[in-house]
Amino acid sequence: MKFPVTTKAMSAEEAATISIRNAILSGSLVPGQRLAQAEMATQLGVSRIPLRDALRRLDGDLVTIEGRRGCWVSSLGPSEIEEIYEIRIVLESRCVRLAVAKLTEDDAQYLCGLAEIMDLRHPEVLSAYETRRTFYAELYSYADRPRMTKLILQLRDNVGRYHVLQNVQHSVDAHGQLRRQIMERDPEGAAEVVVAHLVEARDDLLATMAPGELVAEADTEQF
Amino acid sequence: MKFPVTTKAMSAEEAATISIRNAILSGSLVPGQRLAQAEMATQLGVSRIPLRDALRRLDGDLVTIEGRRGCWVSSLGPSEIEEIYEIRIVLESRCVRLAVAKLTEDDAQYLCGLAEIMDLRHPEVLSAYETRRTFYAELYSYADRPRMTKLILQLRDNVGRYHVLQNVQHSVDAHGQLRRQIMERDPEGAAEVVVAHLVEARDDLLATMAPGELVAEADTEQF
DNA sequence: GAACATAATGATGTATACAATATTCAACTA
DNA sequence: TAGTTGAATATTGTATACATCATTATGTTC
Repeated sequence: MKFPVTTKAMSAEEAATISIRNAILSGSLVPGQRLAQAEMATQLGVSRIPLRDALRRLDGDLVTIEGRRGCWVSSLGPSEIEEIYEIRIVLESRCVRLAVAKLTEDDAQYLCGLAEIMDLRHPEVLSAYETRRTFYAELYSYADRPRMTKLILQLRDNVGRYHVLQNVQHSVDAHGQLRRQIMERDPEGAAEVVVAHLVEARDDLLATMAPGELVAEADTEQF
Repeated sequence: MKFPVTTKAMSAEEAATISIRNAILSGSLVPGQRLAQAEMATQLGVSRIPLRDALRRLDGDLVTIEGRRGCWVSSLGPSEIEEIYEIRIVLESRCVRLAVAKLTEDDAQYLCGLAEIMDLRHPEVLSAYETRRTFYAELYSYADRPRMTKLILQLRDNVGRYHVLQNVQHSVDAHGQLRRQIMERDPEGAAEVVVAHLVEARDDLLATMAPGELVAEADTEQF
């Protein structure tokens, strides 16, 4: 267990980045919403310079910057969501296979215990999304592929926004199946479960978002 | 045909980004080299603000920013290079398969003609690296996977730096094989050729960089 | 002589002020 | 009335100046 003695001394840019990221991931800032620099800077209590740095840092995944035209929360169309899931399926199946193949029996027990504890004891503290994110990050760490894992988590966050927005509640038992495969330390079986899980989540999301593009607009306090 | 009447009016940040990116990709700025803001700003003729924006934009792939400690050209160790190639193999094999499967006979002829023209007529204007980059970008565009293609090209640039640094000249005929598979419009064959090409390039690079980590240092004009 | 503490120096982070451009609205014309 | 043109407004881009932190050098003490 770590005991950070000194306070982190977080920079203004870092604080702004975290705030904006959380606001986007939690749905407070919705896809397509304009991000005016002056307004956000005053709301976050920082100057425009660190705010711009934060936006630049988030550019590409969660935020879209377009020249002098301004800055918006990135919005994903169905084809982009499909593509992101396609990449996730390819990378995550590989990552799961590598990770499970390297698990010792103790590792497997630790992971399953972690999953149970998080699922049962902290449904209110951490959201279900965050809980699963932490679990997968822990599982993938055994694959010894830091870059791939980082990429996967980025893509996961990027589509996760839409799940949060639409309250897509699906296949809670997929994690039960995954836990079983982890306990049996079966790489191929675990990969199949994850792929099936991703396919289902993708189809669920695409079906839900089919009617409207749901690029809403909100101009109230969102931090 | 397009007629761009107005000049592009490139912003200072954009110009700085392009300059720094080119300097890194061409090897003028070597991995591990410190990037001091004041010095680079004066050399590029811009203020520190747009320069910082440019560095933030390049952060993650070509540049590493670490809090108040400074900023360097990202340096890749053998394990990271291995991982990048692993991701490339997974993604590019899929992209090639999708692209070749969608090619018409005219498309195939166009692509092969493009490859020949670039290889033969512009060996001096465009570097071999840029030539191949353009060709693969064109080929992958048929896969209709813009996000995957962008990711692939980013990863390609990231390891490409090291090839440029070490003048790794390998398997020029791999493109001949690929052209043949394209003409035959055989998705699986094309994917196999690309994977073999990537494996060879990876092993070549890892073998060459095994002795020293080659994180050099240069402090002369590099733009 | 070595190790630690402290001060000096340099670089990065941030705020304010100004310049340039995109957007919006109003007025004018067809 | 619809379209276009122009100015007014608002937002983004950039430069300068200052604050804060990291690094380095120097001096002191054991």
